[in-house]
Amino acid sequence: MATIKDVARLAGVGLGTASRVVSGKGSVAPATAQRVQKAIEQLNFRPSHAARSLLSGSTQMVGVYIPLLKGTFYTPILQAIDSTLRASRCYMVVAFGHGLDDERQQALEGARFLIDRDCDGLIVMGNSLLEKDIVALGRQQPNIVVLNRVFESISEQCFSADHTQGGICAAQALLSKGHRRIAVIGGLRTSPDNVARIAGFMAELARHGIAADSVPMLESDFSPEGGWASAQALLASGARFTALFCANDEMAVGALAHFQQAGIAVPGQVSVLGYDDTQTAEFSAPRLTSVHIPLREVTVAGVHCLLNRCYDAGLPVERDFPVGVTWRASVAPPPP
Amino acid sequence: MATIKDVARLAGVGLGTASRVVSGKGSVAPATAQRVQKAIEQLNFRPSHAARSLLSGSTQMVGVYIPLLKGTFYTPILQAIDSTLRASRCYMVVAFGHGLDDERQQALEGARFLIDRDCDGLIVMGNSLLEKDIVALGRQQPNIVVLNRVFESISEQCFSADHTQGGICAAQALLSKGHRRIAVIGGLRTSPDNVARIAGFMAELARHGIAADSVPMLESDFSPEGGWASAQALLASGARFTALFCANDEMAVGALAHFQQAGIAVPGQVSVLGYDDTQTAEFSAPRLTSVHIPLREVTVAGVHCLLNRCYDAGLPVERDFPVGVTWRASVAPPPP
DNA sequence: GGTCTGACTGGTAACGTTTCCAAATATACC
DNA sequence: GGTATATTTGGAAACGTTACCAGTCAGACC
Repeated sequence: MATIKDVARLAGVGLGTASRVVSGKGSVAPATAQRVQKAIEQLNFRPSHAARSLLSGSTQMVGVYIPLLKGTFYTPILQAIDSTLRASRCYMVVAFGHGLDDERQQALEGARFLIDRDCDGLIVMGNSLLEKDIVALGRQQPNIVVLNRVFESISEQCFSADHTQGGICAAQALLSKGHRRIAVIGGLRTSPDNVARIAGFMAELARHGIAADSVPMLESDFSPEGGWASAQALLASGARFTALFCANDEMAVGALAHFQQAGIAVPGQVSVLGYDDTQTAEFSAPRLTSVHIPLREVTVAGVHCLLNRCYDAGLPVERDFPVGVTWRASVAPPPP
Repeated sequence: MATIKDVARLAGVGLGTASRVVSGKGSVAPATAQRVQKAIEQLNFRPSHAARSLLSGSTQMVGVYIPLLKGTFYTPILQAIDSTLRASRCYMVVAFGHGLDDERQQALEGARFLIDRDCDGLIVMGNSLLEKDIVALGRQQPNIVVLNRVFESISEQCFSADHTQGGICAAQALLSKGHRRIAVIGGLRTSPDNVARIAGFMAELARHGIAADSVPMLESDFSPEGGWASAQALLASGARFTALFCANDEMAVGALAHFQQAGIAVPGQVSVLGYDDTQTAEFSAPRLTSVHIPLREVTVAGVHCLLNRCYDAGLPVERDFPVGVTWRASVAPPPP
């Protein structure tokens, strides 16, 4: 590849002049600039990002750690990060978690990997990292933002919707249709936001006189497979319920598939309520009613916060993320 | 951040010695090495990637252009690229296409963006780029690999399954169950692999005495929404069919959802066959029978090819990608 | 004890940019 | 025409690292 020296030589100008034309800063006589421009095109010159980074101390890149890419939960987040970053002429380097073995180790490795790549900032997601891990990482790279999780000691760097409120919403949605016998498929107990939404849900039921021990509840792993198996187990247990709340859409879809196979009509016999309102919910059969989490807004706020930290970008940072219910076809009043 | 100079000074050694310890090349007396090691930890030193890149002329990073992230088609590809790259200690920078406006422009911008970031190589996907675009990009960055698309003039850099064969497979699957009245929802006509699979499908039907003009066919846009609408239009047109072939799973799931709403039993009244065998197919209701494309293998081969071009990695490059049918619940013999 | 070998060490140059400073040239004004 | 000012220009230094070269030192061998 051609360097700026080649350009300067070909155009018959000094190094400084060529640089000024390339970066567009400083004044150059129009005729000279044109000559340099021509040389640039002729040599197919592109400035070296590495050299610029070295000098400026900034790579204009942000590292993103995503625990996994399966399912439809993280992809819109990734999309939102990318577009927000691009609007500030930054770009994104992604590290994925892969397996299920040692998630925390993977997340640490991923983060370390990104830091070693000179990222100006870091965005991390997932439930496996501990507060002390974030603090330790912060010593190497203070520009860290956490999405969908809140650590008390660095709460201004954490962005998440209020999942307790989400759980309350979910309960209200089912109660408002008249359901009283309600089952739950929860997510992993290691996931704080799952714990919060279940807690909110149960609290709201309790407020309406439904005791926690009268609510059949199974815990699963957020996957459709897990939802399928839990639905099966719930039916096999002989539990009687007119509505099922699943802690995410993927499990809800799995449950839906099992009900279909078992000949149970949704929402005729059982209503099913999902959570997250992902794309998965839109075209399930029947289409899934789900608690909507404004993930895009949460993500944009987080990215803005990071850009402000890294570059004093002065971007607006939203802090309030109202949740709600997206009504589709899977929730109806209970059968008489 | 601390530099290697700080490390050398603190350890009381020369620059060269410190560098030797950091990079692990060359000989250093054990006692000295330990002293340097200690300084490294004390200062939290990490070598600057930019400086290394500048000197070595290689960034160890590969750019990936993905047209969109919606749906479940591209995410496993991304995952496969990432894990394959990481195995060679490389990493991935991603650029996404965003809207639907000018796809080609977006792809060009994305690719340019990646090249400007000093990527050692490029992986591109999608249907919008023209052969001449790739050639033009190749002048700036000769290490390009194209996934899921074949350009004749650079076919050794292109990796794709044989979609004509995929179409043939699809036809055989339906014919083998006894279907003779078959409808089709095709994808975008601008997508060459879609055109190939439809052509293969029709050719195989013709070989079994089913004329193309007796096959009701609609074209859609690969989305569930599109599949839903096409299924509706197909029913409204009064076309009679016992099986429906959809050119991808997303449209098939949309069609499934519409059939469910319209009270048409799948596979009792109509069988539905998908294509791509994505995760979407696994938990639809009913679970979707689909033509399996070995996307992971295709992707790994492409990445290996790129790594070989960039770093003479000497990795194995598969060229043969057999397609097949993954049988689930949505295809059965036609009603009597 | 002198020479030779080998391990170890320190400093310089280079990678490709941009930023600064000083010099050179052009322009304006009296 | 001479001075003051503004515009344009070229080159050196710096960013953080590694590769190379030359030098130091200790031990081994005769």
